[in-house]
Amino acid sequence: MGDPMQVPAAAPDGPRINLGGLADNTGFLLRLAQLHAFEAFFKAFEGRSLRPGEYAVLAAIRRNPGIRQGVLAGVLRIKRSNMAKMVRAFQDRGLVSGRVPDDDRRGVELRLLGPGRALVDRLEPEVAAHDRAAFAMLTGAERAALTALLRKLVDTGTETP
Amino acid sequence: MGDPMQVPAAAPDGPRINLGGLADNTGFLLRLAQLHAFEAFFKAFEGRSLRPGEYAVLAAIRRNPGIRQGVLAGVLRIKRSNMAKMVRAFQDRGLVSGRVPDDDRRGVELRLLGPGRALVDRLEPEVAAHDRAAFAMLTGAERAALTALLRKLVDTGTETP
DNA sequence: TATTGTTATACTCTATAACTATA
DNA sequence: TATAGTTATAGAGTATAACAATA
Repeated sequence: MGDPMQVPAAAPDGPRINLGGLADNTGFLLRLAQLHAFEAFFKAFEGRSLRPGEYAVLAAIRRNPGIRQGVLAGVLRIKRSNMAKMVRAFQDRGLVSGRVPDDDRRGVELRLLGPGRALVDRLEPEVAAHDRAAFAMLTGAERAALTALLRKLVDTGTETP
Repeated sequence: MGDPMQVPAAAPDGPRINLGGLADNTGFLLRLAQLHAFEAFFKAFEGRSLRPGEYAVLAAIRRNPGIRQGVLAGVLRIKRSNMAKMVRAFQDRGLVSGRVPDDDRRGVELRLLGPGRALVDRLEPEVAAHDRAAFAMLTGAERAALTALLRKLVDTGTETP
């Protein structure tokens, strides 16, 4: 099943390595693919002090104003302790507001402030364009197929207990 | 393009969050998917002190006896400094041999020793079975399509300079 | 001078546990 | 007693830089 994967070695035209069963291992391939995605992101947005996770948080708040901090952490698979630190940093930068609702004063509802909304609205097309560029080795149809498969995987595969 | 991704929030049947453009972002989806893959791997192989990267190294040496350490590091996207530590640990456990070739005494050729080969041969079917189980939310055809897409992505997307 | 591997170290991301306050 | 968030800290994984040996 499947051709043995051949990966370029040290030189672009160097010896090619047969990885055997690894070539069919979804987890292994996902690790390499995500490595590529992160490297491309950092290269594209370097010097702007924006990490992929930070953009995801801001974009998610943009689409879900008033989302509870813990719910956001669960959806994006970020530990609540780490989310607290990130949100605090956003608040210090004037990007995000956290409002304690009257009906449950333990929670925090997150919303974007003006500068935060402006930032996300400016970044959104850039991020989308970068994504297309970073995966330009796939055709549009292939990229669509890939995201559809990943979405199905993620939707049922990441439980939030 | 594409339906807005809906991700289960805190409760399995809790409020569903619209992630907007993130739902089409390949990098974001890859991160979540890889998170799932790692969690599943650690759960399946817990108590056996085997990390995904370690298995990948052993399996790669299995298929490419005599592979140079630096080449292996490049293919698996592991820094040579970290590879050195990992190989040393394998040697201490009697799993791997490192031979300095006469024609270039800087290099190290890696091979599996008996116990290392036995370990990989025992693990290989287990790892394959685990991979199927961990991604059982996809059909066999979908999983094949996913690995094919990832392979194309990785093959051209991860340059080893 | 460049390459291979090694060592030591720093850094980032993530994980864990203890705490406060609210429910 | 359970939940939401916070804080501090520990750990894993990865990255960087200096070095020795060899080419």
